[in-house]
Amino acid sequence: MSSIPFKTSYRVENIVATVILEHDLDLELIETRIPSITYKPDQFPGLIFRLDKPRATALVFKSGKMVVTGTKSTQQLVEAVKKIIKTFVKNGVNVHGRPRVQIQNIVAGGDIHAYVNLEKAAYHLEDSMYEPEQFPGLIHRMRDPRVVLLIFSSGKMVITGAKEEVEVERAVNNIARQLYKAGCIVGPRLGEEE
Amino acid sequence: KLRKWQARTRIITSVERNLAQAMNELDRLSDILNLPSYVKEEAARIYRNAVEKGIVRGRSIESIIAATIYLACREMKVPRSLDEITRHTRVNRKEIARCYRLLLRELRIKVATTDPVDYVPRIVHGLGLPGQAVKIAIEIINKAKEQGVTGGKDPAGLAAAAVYIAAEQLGEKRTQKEIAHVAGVTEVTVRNRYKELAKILGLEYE
DNA sequence: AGGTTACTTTGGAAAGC
DNA sequence: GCTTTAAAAAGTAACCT
Repeated sequence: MSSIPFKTSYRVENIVATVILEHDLDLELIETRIPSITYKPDQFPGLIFRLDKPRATALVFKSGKMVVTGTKSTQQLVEAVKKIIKTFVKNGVNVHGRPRVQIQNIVAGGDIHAYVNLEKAAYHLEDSMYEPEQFPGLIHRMRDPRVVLLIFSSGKMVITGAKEEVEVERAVNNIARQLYKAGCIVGPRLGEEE
Repeated sequence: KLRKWQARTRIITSVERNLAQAMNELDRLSDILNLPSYVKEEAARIYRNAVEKGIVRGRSIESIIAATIYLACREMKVPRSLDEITRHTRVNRKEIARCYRLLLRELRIKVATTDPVDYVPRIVHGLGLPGQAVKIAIEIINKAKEQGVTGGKDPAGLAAAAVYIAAEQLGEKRTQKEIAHVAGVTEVTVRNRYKELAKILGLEYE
């Protein structure tokens, strides 16, 4: 195995998922029954429902479809969906059938714990662009897994576009290996081991 | 057959009309920005390329031409910031930057990162500083590069701070506000870059 | 000078303009 | 294409004391 002389890590920060119910919803009714809701049809067709315990926000549409954002794990996501539906039912908004939940995008923070020479990386990595005038990070579109990484000189990064957590892990290890092979690793950070 | 011929004629004239309009805009911006003819020609070449690849669809000619000019300047290393170009357009910087990135992606063009050094002569002359300041500022920037403290930072801010130090060393101090103005960044950015540069140069400041 | 807040970039879905 | 949501990274900017 090709060992990389530094460790890598990542943490999921946000999951975007769609939830499909088996029937339509009356948004006006939900708005009148549940106080903490935002609903401005002129501005956006969905109503905005925020949850506290699993911190999450749902965009609810009259078609019975919703978008749930803000959770950091599948566990939290499932918990949030259950609570949203429970809240609807408690307030007299009937919901039937089993909801179909699908993760659409995972955003994660990553770290290779070593400084990166972005200028050199931009030259060696295909499908990447580094424009410090516009943004401090290097933008790289990885083909496998198909995700986008924002890489910073500190070695920290943002991975987005993944649909499964394993893709995030693979992406971080892939980029670490590529940067190392291309000689873009400047040195360890935080006086850590190697 | 006649109908097909007419359709083709319509398409050709529409493309030609688009090109003529685009070239007019290119002429206008090139004059205002005092661009060398070779930059203008490169911008025109990129634009025709973009039209052929269908990248222009759905976007304003003004945005694409501005992005094309910025790209040509980057390729030819003629220092013209996005803000400078945006200033003479009616569209906002965000849209032009978006078109610029689109051109880089779709035409698969690689452009070298802007070197802070390229901004130095303009800042020095804009402040009426002696030519000697250029050489000193460039040396400072190169040291910063060696120390690896330039990653992710705006080249204009780095150049501004280097010129600030160069002026100081030549006994021709300029305020950070003056330098920030000619460099197109804020005083806060000049100050932040200055602190970092002073540190790696072993200079004292307070 | 400093501190806060806010905006830049990336990805994805929803319904409608 | 736009609108709305959430979240991270690091830099720059705007506004206030």
